[in-house]
Amino acid sequence: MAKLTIRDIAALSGLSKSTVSLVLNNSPKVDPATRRHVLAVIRRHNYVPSFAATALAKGSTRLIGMIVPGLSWHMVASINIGVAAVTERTGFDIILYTATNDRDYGPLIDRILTSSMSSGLLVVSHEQPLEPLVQLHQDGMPVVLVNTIGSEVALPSVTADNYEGALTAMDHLLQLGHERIACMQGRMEYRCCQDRYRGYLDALRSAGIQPDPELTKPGDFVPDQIKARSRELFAMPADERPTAVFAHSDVTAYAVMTAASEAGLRVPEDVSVIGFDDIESAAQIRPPLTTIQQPFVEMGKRAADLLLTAIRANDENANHENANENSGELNRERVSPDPVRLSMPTSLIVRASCGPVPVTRSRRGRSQTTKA
Amino acid sequence: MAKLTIRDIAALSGLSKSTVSLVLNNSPKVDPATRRHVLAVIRRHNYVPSFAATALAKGSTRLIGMIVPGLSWHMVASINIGVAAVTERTGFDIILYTATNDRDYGPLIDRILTSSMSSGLLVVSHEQPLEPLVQLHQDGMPVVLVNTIGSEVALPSVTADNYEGALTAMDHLLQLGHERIACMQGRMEYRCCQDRYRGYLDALRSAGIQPDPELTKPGDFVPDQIKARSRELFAMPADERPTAVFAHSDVTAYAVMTAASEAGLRVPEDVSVIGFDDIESAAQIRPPLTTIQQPFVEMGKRAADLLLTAIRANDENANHENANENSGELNRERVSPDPVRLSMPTSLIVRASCGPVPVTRSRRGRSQTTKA
DNA sequence: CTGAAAGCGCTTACAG
DNA sequence: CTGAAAGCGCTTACAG
Repeated sequence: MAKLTIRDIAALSGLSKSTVSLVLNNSPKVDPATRRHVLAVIRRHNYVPSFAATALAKGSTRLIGMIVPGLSWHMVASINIGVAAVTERTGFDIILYTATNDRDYGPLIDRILTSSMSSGLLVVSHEQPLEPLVQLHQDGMPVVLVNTIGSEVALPSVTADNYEGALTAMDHLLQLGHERIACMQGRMEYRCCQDRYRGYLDALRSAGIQPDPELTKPGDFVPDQIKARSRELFAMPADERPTAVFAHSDVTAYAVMTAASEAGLRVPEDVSVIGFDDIESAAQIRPPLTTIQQPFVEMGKRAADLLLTAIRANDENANHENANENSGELNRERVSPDPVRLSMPTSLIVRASCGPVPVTRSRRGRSQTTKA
Repeated sequence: MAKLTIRDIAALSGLSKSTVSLVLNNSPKVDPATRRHVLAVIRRHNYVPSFAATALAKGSTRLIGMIVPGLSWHMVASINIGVAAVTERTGFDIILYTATNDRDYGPLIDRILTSSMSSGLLVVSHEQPLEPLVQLHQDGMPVVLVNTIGSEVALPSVTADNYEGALTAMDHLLQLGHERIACMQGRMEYRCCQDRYRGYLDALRSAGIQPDPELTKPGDFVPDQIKARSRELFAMPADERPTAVFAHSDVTAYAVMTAASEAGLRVPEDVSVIGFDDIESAAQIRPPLTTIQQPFVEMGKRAADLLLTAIRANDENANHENANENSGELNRERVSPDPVRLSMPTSLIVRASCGPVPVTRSRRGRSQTTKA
């Protein structure tokens, strides 16, 4: 069973390659009857056009590149599910570039671009320099960032609303009566962590509480450091010690809880801990973690939608380009408008790691800086 | 900056397309000096051959397909890291097919095969029917299964040695003095779970302990069911109750621990729990989980190696086919030898969720079936 | 060692 | 509505 070509199908159905190609491309100018006939032949012989030939002739692949950091993150997995959900009903396939963080991905980008292997790029990354992507985008390749915001690059993106999420987390704690609330930070180079920290600070302030610098600790997403910093927190005199901690990620929260338990503190009786992410195990650990859920699957979907739209716009443009010869300007215009930035709402998932402020500790004072 | 073609490079370097193509393909018959020259031009202009054109002309893409279940599993993430590590230095890219479990992937396979989009297939899946893959493989497409063993399909595969892993887990428990050891099973349709269960049974028997059917519970990887079954276990009279449980996955172990704690039992003082997988959070939960580590990254690497080897063999074969016209028979022979099955060793990761059998319970009897 | 030519399997104006 | 022809950007015998 040698692979069938369009020529075979043409012969088999007594028509020309052109006609077969037209039905393949849903051209309206083909007679309904012959179209049915051709389709039948195609189906009967299980013919699928050569991917490479189609790509070459059309000048565009139906592939979208997806650059991800090492897949170890729950996030990436969920995002991919969302992306796959939309691409799978569009005929696009996704080609995966795993950018190990220690590798410079400049060359990778070059290859992606110039080999014209993909017609668009989805980028999930925190670590990588974004400039090459901006360049790419300016050269006309659709690019969208998912859950990645480098400073203020001019690229479309979809993220969770980290600021609002932090606010929500803090409100939960505040409503439980907590006032001395610590913040265990993630990597502050990440925009998402900066936003979470801003939320932390603002929530405190609008509750009339002056943030205590002593209560902000750099955890950097490394478990050992988080534990060490937590120990400092929990070693404070009982009346200075935070009664709650807002952790910048679930895994960070785990480490905080471990440290708490090692310090002989119970969660949530002695100290409340709230996370961020809502990874799979958050419901499974003891106590089940109260956390802010990021809508990764949804984010993946929206990002894919955005990208597909851009790709289609690109195609349209390419079509009109011949008719309309001032395309150079069109091009420039297409790129410059402010990129869309989608910010998806998070949700508070209440489980058991946060409780009311310990009675002996409540009403101690109005400010975090109040000392005994 | 319109995209450069090989024709441009040829012009730019004052040579023919043929020659440029030869240097692109590392042909030895090109003069070293001209090769250097061409390479310089290529580099200077940042030329990358068109992916589609190359694929069409060569009749093979440098793409390997990877079919994965929804990426929600830690496993897939790690496997992918291994795969990426090997593909990234071979010029192969990987195209990702996310097979949502509720979708029949027959059509997907068809498309992959006939569009000749990928030159090989890596499959990570537990749920999907394997027959289409066997067919594919027989038609000459390299396929390797990672961590997937349907019954005894004739496909190359790499898995963890689940049986040996279970033995190791059980030995650890046995050495701690446990004798009434429960087994919280995963999905018994999966070969991996069957192997783990066989290991459980055999370990018990070779320790001279008769397995007690009461102590085997179907958990099916669903948290609520696991908790319910665990409750049954922990509700047993103190001297019948298991002192340890072997869980078929880490997440299963989490649920068991939750149930234990809800039943007022401490881990590991009152009951030891051992998991399987070693997912990221296993070190973070309380108590840190003792578990069997599956070498996913390594498995990904080996699988990729296997696949690449098969792809290359395929290419060679294609080259010789013209010279040697009885290729039909060759083909058949190439497929029939027993597929290689790699079984990778697991490791015991000792953390804190397993301890010695409670003193009041030790030496109660030699057999699990002993009742008070 | 290098070049001219045919071909990979499609698509797309252009005729008819 | 359908077909003949040129072209997409490479590779690969085949000459020289």
